[in-house]
This record gives sequence, C-alpha cells and structure tokens, in this order.
Amino acid sequence: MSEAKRFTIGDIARLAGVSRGAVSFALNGRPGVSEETRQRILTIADQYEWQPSSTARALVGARAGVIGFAVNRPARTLGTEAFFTDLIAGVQSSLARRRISLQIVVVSSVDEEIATYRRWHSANQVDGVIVLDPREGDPRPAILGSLGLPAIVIGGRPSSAEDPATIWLDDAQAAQSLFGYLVGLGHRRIVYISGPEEYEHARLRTDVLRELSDRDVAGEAIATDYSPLEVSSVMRGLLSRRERPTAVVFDNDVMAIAGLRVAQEMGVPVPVELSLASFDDSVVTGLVHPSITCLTRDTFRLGEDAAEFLLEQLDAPAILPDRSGPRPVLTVRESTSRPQA
Amino acid sequence: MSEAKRFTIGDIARLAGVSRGAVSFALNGRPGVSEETRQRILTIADQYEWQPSSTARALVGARAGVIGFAVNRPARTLGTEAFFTDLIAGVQSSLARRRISLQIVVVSSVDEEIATYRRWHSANQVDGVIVLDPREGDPRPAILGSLGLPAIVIGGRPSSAEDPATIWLDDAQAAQSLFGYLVGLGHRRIVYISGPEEYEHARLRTDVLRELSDRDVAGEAIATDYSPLEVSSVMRGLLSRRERPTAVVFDNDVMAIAGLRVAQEMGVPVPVELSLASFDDSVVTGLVHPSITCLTRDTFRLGEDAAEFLLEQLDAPAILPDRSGPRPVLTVRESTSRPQA
DNA sequence: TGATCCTACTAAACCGATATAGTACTAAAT
DNA sequence: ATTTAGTACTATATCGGTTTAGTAGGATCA
Repeated sequence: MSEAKRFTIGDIARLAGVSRGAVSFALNGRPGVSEETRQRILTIADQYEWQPSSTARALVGARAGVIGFAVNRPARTLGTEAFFTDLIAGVQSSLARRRISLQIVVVSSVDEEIATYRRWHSANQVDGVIVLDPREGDPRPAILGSLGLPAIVIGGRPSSAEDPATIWLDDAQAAQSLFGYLVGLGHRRIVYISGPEEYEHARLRTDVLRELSDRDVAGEAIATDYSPLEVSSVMRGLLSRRERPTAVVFDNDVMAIAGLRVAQEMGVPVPVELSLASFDDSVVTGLVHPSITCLTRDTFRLGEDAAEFLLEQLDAPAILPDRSGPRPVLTVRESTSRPQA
Repeated sequence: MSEAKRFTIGDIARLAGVSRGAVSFALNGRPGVSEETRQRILTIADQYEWQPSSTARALVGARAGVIGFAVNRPARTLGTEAFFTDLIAGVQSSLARRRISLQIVVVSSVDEEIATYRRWHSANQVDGVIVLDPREGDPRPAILGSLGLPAIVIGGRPSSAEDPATIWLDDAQAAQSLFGYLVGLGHRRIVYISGPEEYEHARLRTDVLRELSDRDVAGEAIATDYSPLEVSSVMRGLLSRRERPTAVVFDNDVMAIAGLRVAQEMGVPVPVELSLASFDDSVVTGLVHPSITCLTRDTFRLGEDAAEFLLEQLDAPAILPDRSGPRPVLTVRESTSRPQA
C-alpha cells in the first residue's frame, strides 16, 4: 500500500537547482556540466540512493541492464543437465557483479527462439543474448547479425566474421584426449554412446573415434536420445556380445551412471573387465562407486567467460574475434584401467 | 544494421484512422470503442504482427511481463542442486505458455535480496516474485507485503493473513512417512544427516525423528554443511561405531550417494546391514547401485504450481489463501530393507 | 569593438505505451 | 424543448529517463 514515490532525476534536478538534462549528463559522465555541478549532483544522487529506472532507460534505447537467454530444451530435462545449470550459475556470477540481470525463457523450437530474439530486440528488452548449441546450417547467427543484437555463441567452431562472436569449444581436441587416453591404456574395442547425432559435438566426437579406428582400434558410435532407459538397453546389448567392448564412453554423467549400473547388475567388474568414462563431469561422478573418469570442463567458468565476453561485446564498436573456452582436463578416477590381458 | 522501425500503436492508429487511445482501449479489451472499430483495430494489429512493448508498459506501471526470482545461494552450488533447477524448469514451463519471462538474479545475502526486491519494485521491472527458503523470523514477507509486490513463498508453514501467499510444503508429514517407513521395517537405530540447522525443513525433520525417539527408537540428527566431504567424514564416523546405526537418512540425493560410497568402501553391505534413504530425489538416485529409496517430490510440478499461483495472485484483488504443494511420495528402491535379525 | 568560439547550461522532444479529462453526437427521460 | 445519460471517441498528460537544439555569458581573436 505504502507506494513510496520513486526518487527520480527530476528530484535530483530540483534539489541541485539544475535541469533534468544536466543531471543526466552528470550521471552518465558526459560533457556539458562543470566539474563542480557534477559533484553536487552525484552527491545528491548518492545521498538519496537514486537508482536509474532500467525500464525508462530501455524505452529510449539505452541499456536495459538485462541479458537474455532463450533456452531451446525441453523444460523437464533442464534440471537434469549439470551443464546447463552450471552454465547459468556462471553467467549469473559475472552479471551479478555489475547488477545486470539475466532473463531466461524456455522455448520449444528454433523458430520460437528467433521470434523471442525479435521481440526482445524490438522492445529493447535485453542488451544482448547468449546462444547455445550451434548446429550445422544454424539460421540464428545470421538473424542476430542482421538485427544487430549483440550475442555470444557458446560452442561450435570459430565462426565467420559477420556472425556473432563465439566462445569456441575445442571438442575435437577434447575427444582426442579422452579416446587417446583409453587407447593409450591398451583398449582396442571402444564404444561411444552419444546423444542425438544432430548435435555438433556428438558428430565431432564420433569423427575422432572413427579416425582412431582406422588403425588397430575398433571404435563404434551408438546414438541415443540421452535417456537412461535407452542407454541401459544399449548397454545391456553391448555386454551380452560375445566380444564385449573393453571401454565404453558416454556423453554425460547421467548416462555413464546408468551404464555403470547395468555393468554392475550383469556382474561385469568395473574397471577390471570394463572401463567407463564420460564427456561430462558433475558432483556425483566422483561419489559413485567406482567413481567415473571424466573429461572435466569448468562449465561455471565457461558461463562466467561468456558473460564477460558479451559485456565486452556490448561496448565494442564491432564484432569481437572469437575466443576459446576453458580447456577440458581429463579427471582420471576409478572406472578406467588397462584392459584385462 | 537494418534497424527496422518498430510497429507501434501509433501506426495502428494511423492505419485505422483513430487515435492512439482508442487503439489502446481496443487492444486491452476495455470499453470505449465500438465493436466494429475494435475488430478493425485487432485485424490490423494482427496483420502487422504488432507486439506490445513491455518496456513501455512497465514504465507506465502496467504489467512488465516479467517474474523475478532472487536466489540467495552460492552461485557455484546452484547447478548441483536438483531441487533448484527442477523448480526453475517448472516455473518456466508455466510462464512460457503466457510469454512471461523469468528474471533470475543470484544474490549473496538476505539484505541484497531485499534490496533487489526494492529495486525491481520501484522500477516496476517485475510483476511479482517467487521467494524461496523461508526461515524463522524471516524479514522478507513483511517487506514484500509493505511494498505491495505480489509474491509467492515456497515452503514453510501456512503464513499469516498479511504475509504473501504461500505454497506450503508439509515437511512434517513427509518426514513422518520416511522415518515411519524405516521404523515399520524394524529399524531402531536411525541417524538423520541433515543440512544446516537454520533451514526450517531440517529442524522440522529433526523434530519428527525426535518424537519417534521417545519410544524404543534411538534417533539421532547430525547437521552438516551439505558438502559431500563433510557427509563422508560423518558417515565414516558412524560406521566405525561399535553399535552402527541400521538406517541413515540424508537431506538430499548427493549426500545419500556420498554416504553410499562410504558404506561400500568400508565394506558395509547395503541394504543388508545398512539401509539408506534420502529426502530428495533425482535421476541418479534410481541409477546408482543399489538404487536409493527416496521421498519423491515433483519439484517440477511445484515450480509450475508456484508460477500459476503467482499469476493468479497478480489478478487477484487481495492476498490469496495458502495452498499446499504436491505431496511427496515414498519411492522404495534397493537401498532399504528390514534390518538384520 | 565586433565577430567567433567555448562552456555550461535549459527547454523541449522523444521512446511506446496507459489513463484521464473533455467533446461531439445520439437517444431516452422529463 | 430541454435536460440527462450514455456511447464513441480525441487530445493530452504521464511514466523516467536520454538527446538534441537552442541560449546566455565569458574568453579569444582580428
């Protein structure tokens, strides 16, 4: 009920005995006021704890103080992916320092995602956006470019000059280090259980495995829908083969844990007869027994970096050159060892 | 570059040959225009895909189309808590249907959280907020009430009439069902490993266990900081006792998995010699071996309900009566059984 | 001494909506 | 015939900022 009236630049102007325009100049550090008046205005603003109305600012086309994040994933699965939540947390931690807020909206298709960008842009609701999961022939970069909406794309390969700046994740190198580690241990029958093939990282990893296979390694990639159910059934099939693989690699932590369970149920000792590893880490991979060897990417850090990058991009006159994200490191745990002789 | 000019109500007015005021009336379904004119205006709006500027709306004090969520948890741990991410996902799924977006900001103290509410409210940046983790003597409800900022509190007990509407989680009943189940199985030495005591649900659960202890059951509650490290060390202590507990209950999934690992390392067979259970469920609890008995709360649903509740509250003239959240159900899995005779 | 340039401001327009006061015009009531 | 009421509008103020055009006064220069 006690709707305290907002303390606006009008009030500051009155108290300082100047016009609202002058106050705006002073507060935004631009020429047009004497140093003396500027100080007087800043003091008053401070004293009365003036807060700019981001709404009003946004309306005139200045900064809205909001970053947008349209997530095109089924809402139900959002929470189960450690990657996603860690990323958000990281983004937040960068933004919070500058009092910039994050607007998240869940969309269910690329079209809806693009429509969201259009809406945000035309209403000047956000200053920039973070884009996830770039794909082959992705229409989003071009559209964001033509809108002139600052953006950072996370993942994928370095992009062309007109496209939005990219934080590039070197998935090939990552896959190299994980598969290479297993081959180095002596594994010769390796299966990679991936998510849907349309994701770029799944394809990249498969390619790396395929390259290795050219030599004396028998590599095989099996795509799933990420669901523990499908992973379990695939896993059961693998372990029933006459010649079982000696190592199985999963796209993420949940899949790996599902796979581990099947091995345990079927009495296949890990890591003695079967090595398991995951491309994604999380708290639980280190807590299950045996703990699971993972490629650990600092996703939180990736989020922080992406946010920082976007903030820099906002102030930049042109599209910034791509950067590479934090390098994943191999965290060797209990689930991998040399294969049985 | 191609900054297409926004299509505004001014344009509609021009095309329809009426004033902007009339257009506003027509678009908001309020009296003041004839049915005929209204249709003409709506047709034009539709045809040109007019989108209201939420920024402009917010400025004049109408709906901003944004719900705020200030999360007071360390950013780094956000991602690891299934509860939190599921909740957000659920909230999103309700909001997305109405094209309302969610603004999330991570704060590091209650004071900062309150300051955020003040800022949001004074700038009319959000239409309402969702509040988490009510505590004893919580200052937030009163402040939100005095600001007149619509809010839904998740958790805690039913609140007083002036306080914001609450989605009430019956933690006592939930604790009853979990502890009661273990006692029913025949367990007499039960330990509850909780998070920090200042959280209301930790206290409530402890109380329930204590009540049971009055009879022939030896119940014990040990508070931790939620970290797997501390949980592990507590667990090691418990299993080294001469008289080990026969059942251990954890506040959440990660803690339970950490506890399970310690049991496995120490060679204590689960569930034969030790039953384990958790107050929080997640995908992985069903995937580890043995899978863990949990109290399963549909957190996604809770998020959906909270968002719906908040949207209703926005349209309501007064504070709505409290509701109770989805009832948790006991999901019995492999980690619990009757204690050894 | 007047023309010119700066500096430090003010006044007013503007962004895109909503809200309110006021104005024609018609129809019913007195 | 005149008041009254209602309908369908228009004109205009408003929200809280930013921005542009304009202006007064002093210093600089020819």
